[in-house]
Amino acid sequence: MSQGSKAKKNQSGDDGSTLDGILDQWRRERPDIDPAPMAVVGAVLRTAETLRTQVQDNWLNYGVDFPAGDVLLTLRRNGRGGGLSPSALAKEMMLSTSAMTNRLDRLEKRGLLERQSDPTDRRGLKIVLTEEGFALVDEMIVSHVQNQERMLSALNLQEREQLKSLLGKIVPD
Amino acid sequence: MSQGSKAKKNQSGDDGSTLDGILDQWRRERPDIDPAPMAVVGAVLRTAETLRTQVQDNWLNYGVDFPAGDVLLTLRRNGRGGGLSPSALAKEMMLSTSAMTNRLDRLEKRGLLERQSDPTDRRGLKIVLTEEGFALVDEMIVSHVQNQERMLSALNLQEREQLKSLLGKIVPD
DNA sequence: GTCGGATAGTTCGATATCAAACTAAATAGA
DNA sequence: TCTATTTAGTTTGATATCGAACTATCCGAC
Repeated sequence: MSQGSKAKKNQSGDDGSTLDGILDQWRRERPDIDPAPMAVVGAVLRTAETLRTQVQDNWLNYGVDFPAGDVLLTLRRNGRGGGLSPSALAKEMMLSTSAMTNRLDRLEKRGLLERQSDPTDRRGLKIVLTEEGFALVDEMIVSHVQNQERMLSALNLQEREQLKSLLGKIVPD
Repeated sequence: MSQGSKAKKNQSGDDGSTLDGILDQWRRERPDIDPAPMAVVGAVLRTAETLRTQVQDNWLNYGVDFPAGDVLLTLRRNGRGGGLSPSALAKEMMLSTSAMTNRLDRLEKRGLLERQSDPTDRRGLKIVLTEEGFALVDEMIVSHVQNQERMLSALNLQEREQLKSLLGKIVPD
């Protein structure tokens, strides 16, 4: 039945709004190219986009956007006095140091963290959460993990391990 | 200075630069919380970040950054005359229409696409690639798919299907 | 010691994103 | 037909990112 020469406009093959539709479009336009890798890369990018948005939506309930929460959680998990330097933070979250300066400015203005000068190196800083910042993260984190659990609820334990393993092959730890 | 404190600092559980290290930190700081979901979400986000960067690095050889290439490829795979409206483009790439205006401005200035007015609706536009834009994509796309293939080279066909399937459970198509 | 090259952090300029306000045109209702 | 609402696209203002330039400090070679 699908042999007809007349392609219906929005039959499966023409729709560019799904990953499969995108592949069909490429097959039609460039039959010399195998677009299969696009579906895999596209799936990773699309999933990440969705997860990131859902994480931030949850954090926004605490007045914290993604850049801010990223910093706060990193500091919190390093422990009470475990202040990291701006450059260490930047490296850990794969960010330029200038972007980090900007994030820290914003969080410092909100009173959630402090820049303490490093006594052993006058160029350096140690970033530490204030009491308020610490308490905020300790509240957020519970909801955050629940939210992540919800996002992953369609995967059982074995599937989660599988997923981590497959992604680990693309980007070695 | 003192060696003792340094040696202690980076014990197995203290390193926050890998996903596993992050989980260990959380287990130490908040033993009441099961951080397992973080590793899965984190792996997806980290992989996406890496893939996106590698895609753009390849496109930059053609003078095209990620936002630009995203638009160009979307237009190209829709076929020669298949101009899409700015809002359709925005929707397809999960972007605000104002971000799309900005991308189109830039690409139009470079002569890679044209804004044509929609004859059936004077508010509307049809975005079409110029000859130059069309030719550029047709050159890029070959290298792009090769590059994606390289990024996925650690996965065999079955693993790629598995990965797509698992990601599809998180974000239904 | 002193000097020149690293390193830590900030500033600056270009670009990108979003949400909200805005303009113009289509459309639905009375 | 006239108005109210909706829709398409742009503009604007806030925020975020990067790379490059800049300041201050450290450190190694001489």
